[in-house]
Amino acid sequence: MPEITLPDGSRRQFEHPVSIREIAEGIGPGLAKAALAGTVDGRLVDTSHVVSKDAGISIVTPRDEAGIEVIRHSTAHLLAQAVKQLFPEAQVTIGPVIDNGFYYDFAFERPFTPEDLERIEERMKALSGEDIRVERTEMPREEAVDFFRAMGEEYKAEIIEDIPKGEVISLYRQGDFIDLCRGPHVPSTGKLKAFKLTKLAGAYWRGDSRNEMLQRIYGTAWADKKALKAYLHRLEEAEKRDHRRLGKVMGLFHFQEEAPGMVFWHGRGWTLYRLVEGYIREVLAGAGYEEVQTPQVLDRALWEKSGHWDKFSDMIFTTHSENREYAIKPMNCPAHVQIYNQGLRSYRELPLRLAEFGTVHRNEPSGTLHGLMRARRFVQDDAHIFCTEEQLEKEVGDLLDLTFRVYDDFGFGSVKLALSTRPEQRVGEDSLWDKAEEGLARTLENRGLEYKLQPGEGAFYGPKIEFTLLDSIGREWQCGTIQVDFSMPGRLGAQYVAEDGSRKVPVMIHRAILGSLERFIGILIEHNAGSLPLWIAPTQAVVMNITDRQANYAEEVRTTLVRQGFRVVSDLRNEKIGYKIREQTLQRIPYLLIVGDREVETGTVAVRTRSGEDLGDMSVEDLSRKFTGEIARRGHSALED
RNA sequence: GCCCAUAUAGCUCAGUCGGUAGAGCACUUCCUUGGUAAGGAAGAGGUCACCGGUUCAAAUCCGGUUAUGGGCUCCA
Repeated sequence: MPEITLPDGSRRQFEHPVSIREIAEGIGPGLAKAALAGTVDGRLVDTSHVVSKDAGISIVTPRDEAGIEVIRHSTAHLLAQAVKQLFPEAQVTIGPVIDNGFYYDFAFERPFTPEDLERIEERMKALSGEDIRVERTEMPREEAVDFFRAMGEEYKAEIIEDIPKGEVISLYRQGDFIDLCRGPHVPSTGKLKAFKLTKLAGAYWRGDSRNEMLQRIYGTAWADKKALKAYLHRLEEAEKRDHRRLGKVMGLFHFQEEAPGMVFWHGRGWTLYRLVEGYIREVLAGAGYEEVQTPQVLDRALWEKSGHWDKFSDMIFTTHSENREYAIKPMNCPAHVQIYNQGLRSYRELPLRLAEFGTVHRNEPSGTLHGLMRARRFVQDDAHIFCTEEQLEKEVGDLLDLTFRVYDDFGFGSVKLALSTRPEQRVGEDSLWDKAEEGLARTLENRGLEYKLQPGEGAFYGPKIEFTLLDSIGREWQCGTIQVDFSMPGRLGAQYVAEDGSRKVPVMIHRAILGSLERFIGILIEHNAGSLPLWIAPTQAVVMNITDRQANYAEEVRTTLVRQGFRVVSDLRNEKIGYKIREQTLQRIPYLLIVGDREVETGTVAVRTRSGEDLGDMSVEDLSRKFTGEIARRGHSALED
């Protein structure tokens, strides 16, 4: 008999055949009202689904994650119904569930306007108010193709044609609207109460840039209005920590029309940059790297040899002189191989680890630029490790440890791993790819690290391990990468003399920990909402006087702290202390040191944090000790702030 | 690169029906010396992104360019 386990642990059995709705009704009117769908032996089904054999049943309500997904999917259908009513000529295509909501792509002769969006949303609300029943029907595939084609829905017909022959297709009807869908859906449109259309966008049919552009309408949908409101509030909060806004407010950097995608670092921003760079330099010194620096402009022939020209010529900036064509380097690896190639290398020199803060230029498509996150000029914390095949696994293992340590210091405790394997367009023999992919997988597995496999996502010269950071509001940022390359050293003539006197080609590991310094700094700003931990805060403290009488003392305090190596400024302006506190707090200066007559007398400073906490009076020595301790804890201090 | 939107003072933004511009903050000067998130007054500041067109007249309407924003595609 179908059996359901209730929240209190008790079990109820039902005579079959019985529908999910009847089961819910049998338990109570509250559950019957809340029921959105059900599961039968774990499979999600409509409330109208009839159970006709023994099975484990559950009722899905808005409290379940699966219930919210059903709501989102059904809201996408509601959107399509509203659009078809208002714009009958629009053709429907697909409307899936995404994080926090859904979208639906339409083919329509003219672009939707924000006013259309308002009308559509109004119509959706009206349709929800009508509480229209949502019914599932089935149709043989061939019949369904004709059915949609007869309605003028060419895109739908095309989708169905791609479904294997002979399969039965499920359709969902709500009033005058019918759509192809696997389901399940809510039993009636009245269940959809908390949604909002959020934005309009273009999207290629089937995600292929060679296809026509469809119009995508995005929306968000939740179990109730409260959850919707909370989500909209989260969006606002995310906007407040946007690094482009904070970069302006905090005076860190700017962009301008003459140099699209290339940052102008201001004093404070460049201080932050140098602090991040200095930290990495310190880490490299302890890990056996040599730091190098290579030319910005290199002959095109080198990039042809490396294989980059073939694959990325439209993304490479070029320049020329005396009939020679040069590339502004888009990568550092070929240049590092040139350093390796100077002189005859011995196996005794391996592994050779060459690191560079490598400035690269890539002519990214204009539509992809995004502040510091996607720039045309950026600096990679790049390194290439030349080693023997035997050394490969140990090197990769050491890199995994090193990378995790760096992220931890920057306050990123949660990191995801992915292994990306051979893409379609690639260089090198498959046997080499086998070896490289297996080596990376084995190293990850030996350390008990979990990772996601991303087939076909590797670089054109080798597979890669990718590190994705989770920030403080749960967003993911792909940063570090470890790539194994059996191809390029050979292409560029790298060799070493092995123990037996033979010449061998070294393996090259490409790796970056932060990825792009610009981007990483953007992530740091957003992760911390501008309140950077003390060790990388461009200005760590500001001394401010209450009246002119304490100006000299304030300067003394500042000078003492600066001499001890802290980044401290003073604010001696003739303004009220409340005004100065407000301004410096908005600048996210970690510590505000206030001096009035009282502090001059006792030789102390009144300490206030940017979060508004009053730490009371402290001597400069005590303060200095406190700073030193906090700086030593690095990223961990961010969590206590 | 593709779709849509946007571009007005240093910043955030108003600007109606086409009649050559306005607020708040910031800035400068003066007053004020005030103890934990905005003291007061005055002043200065704009080729309305750029190029072209329509018009007696364009910030405003039209076309193009550039940049930016939101997506899509891409990301060595």
